[in-house]
Amino acid sequence: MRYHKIPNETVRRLPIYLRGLMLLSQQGLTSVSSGKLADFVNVNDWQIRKDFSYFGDFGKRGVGYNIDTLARQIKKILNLDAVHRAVLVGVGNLGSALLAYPGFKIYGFEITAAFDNDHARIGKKINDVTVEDISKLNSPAKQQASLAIIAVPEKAAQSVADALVKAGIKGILNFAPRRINVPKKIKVITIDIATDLARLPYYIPSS
Amino acid sequence: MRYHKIPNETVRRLPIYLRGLMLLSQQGLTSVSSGKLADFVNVNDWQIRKDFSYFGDFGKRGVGYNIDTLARQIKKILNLDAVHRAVLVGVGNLGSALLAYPGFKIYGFEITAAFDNDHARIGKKINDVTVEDISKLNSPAKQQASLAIIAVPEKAAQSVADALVKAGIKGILNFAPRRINVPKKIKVITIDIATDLARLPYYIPSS
DNA sequence: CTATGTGAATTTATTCACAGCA
DNA sequence: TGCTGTGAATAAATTCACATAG
Repeated sequence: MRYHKIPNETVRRLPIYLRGLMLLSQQGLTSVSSGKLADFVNVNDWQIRKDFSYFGDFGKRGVGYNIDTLARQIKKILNLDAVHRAVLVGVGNLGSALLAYPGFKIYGFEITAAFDNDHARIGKKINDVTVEDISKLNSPAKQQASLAIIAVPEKAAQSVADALVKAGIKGILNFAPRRINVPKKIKVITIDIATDLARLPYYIPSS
Repeated sequence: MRYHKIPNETVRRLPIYLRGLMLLSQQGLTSVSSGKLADFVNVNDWQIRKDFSYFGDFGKRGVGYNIDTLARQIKKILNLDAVHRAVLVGVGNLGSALLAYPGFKIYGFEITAAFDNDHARIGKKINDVTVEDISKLNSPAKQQASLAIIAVPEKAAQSVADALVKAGIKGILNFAPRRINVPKKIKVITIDIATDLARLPYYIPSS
């Protein structure tokens, strides 16, 4: 356990391990070996051990890992040990789906505000969140949130990002199909649904 | 131009280049340098040249690349030069959003059928597609499609995947937050929205 | 005897730097 | 001169294999 810098690819896998551990914990298990966890989350056992080795030794040789200890540690590393508030910008089809998306909760995420520029949507209440006018983006509402989710059309994405930066947001999950320019202290993770689908045919024999 | 095997990371970037090229083409440009394209899609210029070098020399030194030629070539490599039909399984919030998602079209994707097990949804028409009962998955409707999109809850994902495999699907874009087991000739790309959001706090200073 | 933790080997991807063509 | 194409250098990630602890 040498406190190396944790590789990016490991950071990408940690939330997957964390979910697996939480599920196993719900099933009443208290400890798990790298092999078992490997089966469960579909990663190799040595990959898991290597990943864990970057931040500590939690395992008991011959036994495995204590699930709760390990889960707590991963949460601490990922900075997920407190609730994170996020604002959503763009309440179209995708945005509405994200508002209702059940998967955020287990990691402690909460969408506390939603914004749109379409008057037909403003004022509507979706999943306990009332859609506000996008011009209110730098109002007190967002001050509680350090994260933002962008679900607006491509063309609006950059200006929304600019507004979010001005509003003091620290990290962005971007669903618009373009890379967004922000100061480099702000982290952007882009999920580009169509480009992911677009690589599928490459891997298919004839098709 | 050596016809190396194209690295996975390059394959991941090709759809991004392709979209950039198509946009530039729409703007009336006919050629572009690696530097210009680099600015446009936010990748480094040498990364672009290296990536292109895996499959041919298309550039004119001192000038740049012919946009249409290059776009056509990338489409051919990615197997995107024909229309691809996909079926959607799961027409909840996320599934509905995907049915309406405008970004698939530019790559030549078409969602031709949608399935759900919720009777309240079956029969509804969303974006010209009528939702069918999931039990009809191996009917003629899907025979035209080689791809599938899974947008069902986690628990149903594996059984849906099994059904899709039985129905002869070749590639799956999976939005359920779990890895799915399929024969290895079938390619699965998983988009796990929550785990992507979950890595964001790691990269944020205090938060 | 089982399962961890980790150096070392290997593979893969990024980055550089520049020769050479239009 | 401007920009491509690519070897060579670096860096990063994966994979192996095994000594070591419980």
